[in-house]
Amino acid sequence: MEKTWHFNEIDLVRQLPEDDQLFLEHNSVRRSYPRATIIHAPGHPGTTVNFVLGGRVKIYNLSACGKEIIYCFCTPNSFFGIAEIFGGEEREVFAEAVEDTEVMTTDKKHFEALILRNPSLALTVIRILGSRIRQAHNAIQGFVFCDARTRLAQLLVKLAQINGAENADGTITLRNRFTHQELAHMIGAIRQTVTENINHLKHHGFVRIDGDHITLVDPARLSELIGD
Amino acid sequence: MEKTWHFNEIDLVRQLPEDDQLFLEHNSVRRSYPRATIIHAPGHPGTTVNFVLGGRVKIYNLSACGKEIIYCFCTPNSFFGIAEIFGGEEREVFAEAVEDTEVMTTDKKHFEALILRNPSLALTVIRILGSRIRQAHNAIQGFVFCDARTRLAQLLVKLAQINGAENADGTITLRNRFTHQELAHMIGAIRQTVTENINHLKHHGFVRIDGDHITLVDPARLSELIGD
DNA sequence: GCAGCCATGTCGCCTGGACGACAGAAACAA
DNA sequence: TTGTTTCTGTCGTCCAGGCGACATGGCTGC
Repeated sequence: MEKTWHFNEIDLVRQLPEDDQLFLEHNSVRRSYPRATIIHAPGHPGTTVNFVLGGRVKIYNLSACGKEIIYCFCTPNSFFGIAEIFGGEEREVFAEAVEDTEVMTTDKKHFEALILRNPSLALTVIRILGSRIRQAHNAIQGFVFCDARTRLAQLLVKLAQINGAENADGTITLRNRFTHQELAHMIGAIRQTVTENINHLKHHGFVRIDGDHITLVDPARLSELIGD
Repeated sequence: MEKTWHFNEIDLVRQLPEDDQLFLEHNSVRRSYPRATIIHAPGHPGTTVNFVLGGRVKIYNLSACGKEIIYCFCTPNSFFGIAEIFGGEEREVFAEAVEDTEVMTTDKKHFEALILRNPSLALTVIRILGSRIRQAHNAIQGFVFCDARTRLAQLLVKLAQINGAENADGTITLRNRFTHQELAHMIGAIRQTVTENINHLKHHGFVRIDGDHITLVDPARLSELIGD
């Protein structure tokens, strides 16, 4: 399965030579968004790249009849808006701060200038985008090949890889809290279906609820379950 | 909706300065694949970028139980394998020549060298990948928001944009032939569902079958139907 | 010609999961 | 304390669409 989910996107900044880091810093703006702020919405001009410094940003879309699909949560050290940066004139998704969030925003033209003067940065951007394409293809596969329970299990494994804290006994606890509703929106299902299937996974010893965080009791067995 | 589906990827080659084009040519191999050849399969090392010169390549995946999902057909002047090129060690999809096909294959290291000496090429690659991410997100949206009929209509409109021939009367005929089975695999449905819904669209004057090619009778009304 | 193969057209059955409803529990504010 | 909101758990109902089955019609090769 996807091997590059762990890819820490801050490397993209850290790998830069010092003068380029300065250039980036001088040409970027730090912005704070309180909880529940819409940072951008579909139709907005897509002229910036954004790097999350703190907080959490939900990348999602809404259908005409109010259904929601969550593509991802961007946690500190990850980018958003990078897919629209060259070629996409308009945002096609919502980006919303779900906690008080701090973002570093760089204008397209400065980002472009940086790539032109430092082509190895381009390789990193290409790597990030390639990884996201593979993630998206994985999601599509999930819809076609798997039922809701399997998609949920896949999601939990993925969240554990991205943002899980491994405990001493080998279990993995998700660092962020997710409501059933959010999980449902991430796998294209409804809340009740997630409730039911989380409970199924609980009863069968795959997961455990610690306070309000999910713990994967046996990540290896869960990975097997989803055919990984 | 997606505005860059028409983006002709040959520009990526043509925009290069002459010496870079020569460099590319010297470091690439032309290969011919007869109909039904698997060019690469999941698990193969992903060390090349491929450019279709002639024929048609199906990019797809198979589930453990034999289900198929078709991501796209690559026609002349488009790339495949470009998402795995940096960061993805292994192919994650099948690429199969569905007609006798000619491909120009460039090794990762030469492609990388070319990007490093010509960063504006990097911007184009980034643009292609961004466009593919947006396409993939569109597909995901389709699964969550739309029923099979709508997904089919969306697919037809998209195919018309990518590869349709506009007739004098404003109708658009798809240049390639697609079986119901292929269309089904492209929208994550089964053949019978496509048959039924194609007929529905026929009866309501949205499409017409000319010989064995599909014609969109009223592209504008069809686009409206899918909420575009 | 005929046989074999594929694509298409139509059934009927059956199930996964959407949808609505409601109740209990926990968190928080006033 | 009490009201309010948000989350979770559990029902029943219902239908889109998967799946199997089979028939027709066009093509290809023998």
